[in-house]
Amino acid sequence: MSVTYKYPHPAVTVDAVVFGFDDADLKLLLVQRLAQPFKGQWALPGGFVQMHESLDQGVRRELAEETGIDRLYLEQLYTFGEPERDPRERVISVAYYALVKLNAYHVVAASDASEVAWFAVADLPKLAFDHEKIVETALRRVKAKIRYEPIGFELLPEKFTLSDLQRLYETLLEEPLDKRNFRKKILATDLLVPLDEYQQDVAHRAAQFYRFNRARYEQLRERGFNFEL
Amino acid sequence: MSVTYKYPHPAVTVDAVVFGFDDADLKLLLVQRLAQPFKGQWALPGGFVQMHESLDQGVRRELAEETGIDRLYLEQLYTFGEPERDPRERVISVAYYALVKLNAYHVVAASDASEVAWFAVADLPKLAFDHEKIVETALRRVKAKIRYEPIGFELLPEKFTLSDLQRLYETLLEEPLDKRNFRKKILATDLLVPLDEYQQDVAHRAAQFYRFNRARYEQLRERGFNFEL
DNA sequence: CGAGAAAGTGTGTTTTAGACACTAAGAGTC
DNA sequence: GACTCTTAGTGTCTAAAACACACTTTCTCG
Repeated sequence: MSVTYKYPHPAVTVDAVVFGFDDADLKLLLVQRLAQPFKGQWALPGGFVQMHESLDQGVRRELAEETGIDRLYLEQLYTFGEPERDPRERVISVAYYALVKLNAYHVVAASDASEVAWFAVADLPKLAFDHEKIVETALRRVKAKIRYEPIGFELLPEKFTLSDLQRLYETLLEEPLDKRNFRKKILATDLLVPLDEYQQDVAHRAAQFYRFNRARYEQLRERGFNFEL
Repeated sequence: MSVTYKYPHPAVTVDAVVFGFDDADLKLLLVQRLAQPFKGQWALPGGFVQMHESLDQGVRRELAEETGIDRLYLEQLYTFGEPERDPRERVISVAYYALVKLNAYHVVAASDASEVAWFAVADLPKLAFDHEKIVETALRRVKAKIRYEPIGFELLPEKFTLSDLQRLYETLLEEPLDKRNFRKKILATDLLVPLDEYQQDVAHRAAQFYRFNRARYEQLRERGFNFEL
């Protein structure tokens, strides 16, 4: 079964840069390629867009197929279309980035039988195609976005401590933050709900857990509120 | 001459949302469609990406062909890929937005023989395809971006007065700004160079001309400077 | 019960944002 | 050439936000 067109058409893929956060490291989800080209090398999860699905649906499908991840914060990043980025044919890739709660996916199902693994962003293997460039773009975007939108919560579990949150911000912003000022500022946004729960089995004073109040955020945002750290 | 593929491929187009600024109005450049579908309707300039050119090159070529515009600030906006957005076949459109100095292009050459015209953004005609959605997205982007990057200068002529600049900001932000505070803030960035030139033939005190110091901006940006109005 | 380790908490200072109103300059009119 | 019209240009005070900064609390473990 083949298809004929009057003019040449590029192939279109969707690729996903999936970030997770783990104690002190930003992590990236990669899959190992089963086929040529770049067979055996690590690459971003992704694949060809099907004719009946939207781009968003496409990434979601590919992610589920290759990694088992299916509910996440996903946003279009950039479209990469240099003529020579794939040795086989002209391939245009619409890249997305996603933020996931790492601990919710510690075991990654790989129904496509390829290897799937998390890598620290600071220590990535060599990637297939121009995926390094895509990852760089995604990193830049996330680091910029974290400053003015509360996307950091997508990387943390449902319940987290203020120290967890601060650690996340310090990692992404690559600068230390003052504990008192950080807490003052983050609590002033009125986006965190303190829970009646505390850490267990820690060898020091137990920290209180909080959760992100998403409904409140939507509410505030409609009234022109601006999150800024 | 036709082409055959093993699997179906979508067509890929590039479309450009070109903004200009004229005294008090933000304007948008549109072309009139010569062919079906949507024949006779206004649409964004754009067309199919050729196999040997990058996406950036593609938009630039299409823009030059259809409107004669060839040197401008151009940035990728978003990729639109809903399956039904084009009635002919599956078409994925990589949209760009551009900012041009309107007076430099007052006469638009239309080498493709189609009509080309500027429309006030506040008063657009009905557009072909999902181009209204694309324009909305571009508008949102530009309005957001103008706050934290000095892209406004791309819309103004080389030499402009502070009142011109303020009018531009007021139009884009859709709010009046205090003259003294605006001037204080904008001059404090150290990005404007006062010129030894003044308005001519105006029936009131002549305003001084300024120019944007692009080199200075690059310099400051590298040192982590953050433009913000 | 002392040591270690992280949680939690408040104030004073500096910087930045915002409100606000008059004088200066040039052209046009009588 | 005096008056009017129109926009250019300018400074201060107040309020809010950002930032610097250090000690006490709570818990576990040995």
